[in-house]
Amino acid sequence: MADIIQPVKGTRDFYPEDKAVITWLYEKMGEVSERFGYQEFDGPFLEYIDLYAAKSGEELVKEQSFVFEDKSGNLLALRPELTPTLVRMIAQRQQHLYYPLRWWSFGPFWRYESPQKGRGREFFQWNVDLIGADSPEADAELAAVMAAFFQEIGLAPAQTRILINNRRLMDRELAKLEIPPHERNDIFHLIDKRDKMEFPEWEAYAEELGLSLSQMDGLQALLENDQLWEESEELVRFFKAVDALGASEYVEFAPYIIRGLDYYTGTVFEAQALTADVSRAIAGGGRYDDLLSDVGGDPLPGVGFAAGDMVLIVVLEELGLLPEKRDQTPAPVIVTVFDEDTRMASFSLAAELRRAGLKVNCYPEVEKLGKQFRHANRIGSRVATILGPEELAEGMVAVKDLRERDQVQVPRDEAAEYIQGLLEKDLSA
RNA sequence: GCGAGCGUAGCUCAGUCUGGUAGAGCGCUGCACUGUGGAUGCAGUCGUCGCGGGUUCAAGUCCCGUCGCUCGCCCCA
Repeated sequence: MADIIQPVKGTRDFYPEDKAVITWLYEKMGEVSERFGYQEFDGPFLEYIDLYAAKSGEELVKEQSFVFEDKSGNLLALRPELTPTLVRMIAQRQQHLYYPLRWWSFGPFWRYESPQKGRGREFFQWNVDLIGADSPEADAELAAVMAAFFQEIGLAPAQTRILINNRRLMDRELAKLEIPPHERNDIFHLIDKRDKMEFPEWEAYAEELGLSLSQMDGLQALLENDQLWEESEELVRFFKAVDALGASEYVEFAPYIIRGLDYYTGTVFEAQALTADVSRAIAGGGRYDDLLSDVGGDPLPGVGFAAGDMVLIVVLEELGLLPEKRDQTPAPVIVTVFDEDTRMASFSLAAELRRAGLKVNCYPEVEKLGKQFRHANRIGSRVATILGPEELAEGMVAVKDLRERDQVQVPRDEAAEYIQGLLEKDLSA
């Protein structure tokens, strides 16, 4: 036991009940994506490191990605995010795709970080992107997809909020405060930090960045002004569209939302859990109009978001919204084996039942019936069959309803139908 | 990279302060019950106390180191 090799730090083992949660999320994400007309796609899990270095800066990539050398000496990275791959794939077929393009994806990503609550080194991420449309209404659709997903998994508007801001609006407002263009990124960073620092500390940081007192006052007024969106024609149109799309309950303007990424050019959004004890966002995204041209494609606007599975699971867990240990029963029917002489007859019966479309678990060993029933009960089987010498001689099968504890003898060729009937009774109940 | 907490049976943990025979519950196996499971009773199984060193007549317990996990900070595409 002590000699078992440890799992890799920051990875998770997905036992069946854990895998069921991921599968459930995947299904919900797919359902919602496709409801809005998005197509599923995926890219490779391995990419040349240059794909990320171009955009994110090599140091960041080397520090926070899993990077290794292949046998030819190429530096490869386990993908830390999807957007560069998406952009590459679109650039490769730019002239052959129809726009606006709606794609979604769900898959594993890796980042070399220190594991903690809601964060690991290997995680799943849902990505939804709309390429080739640059209107605020397109942004609103992404917010609506997010809202539809929250609704789908049972997260109420009182429990989660999609916070919206616009980089162009903030840029103009910073200009009004006479903050020169080259300092605005620093100020964005400062804004991003507001919730994460104590106020005096934050103030000191602002001073360090060279903000004057009046600029500080102006900035604070800005961050508290929840009507500021009215100054932005883009956001006015955005909220109008969100309203029409029926998502306004979840969506709210928040001038302090900036998002760390430099490549966002317009609308940014971030979904936060209002009730749960996690500091991280559930989902984040925004508009990136320059990305295609940045990697050498023709200019093409885009907007998208990503949501990781780990924070989401923490939030849903705390709210009791994860599905009940869903259908852990591997098969509702178990075919017991009576003894060595009848074993093959039981195997044949199992095969007959499977041909009839039933999910059938056949006990592999000759064991006492009591033991087989106990096993059937533990794994949650609904129906057991017994095929002993008596049944065989009469061409019958004993079918036992494990929940009701009833047992009847039915002709062997009617067994499948009879069992089917028992299971269907459950479904209709 | 920094800080804190925790490592004891398959699992959840008590025992550590104040050194003196390694514990409980759950689980598992068997029996009561050789053609029938969820209950009950009885019996059985269960350990390098994370690892290494030190102090001591004696260490799960105290000291030093180390590894691992968890949580937080930093970072966060």
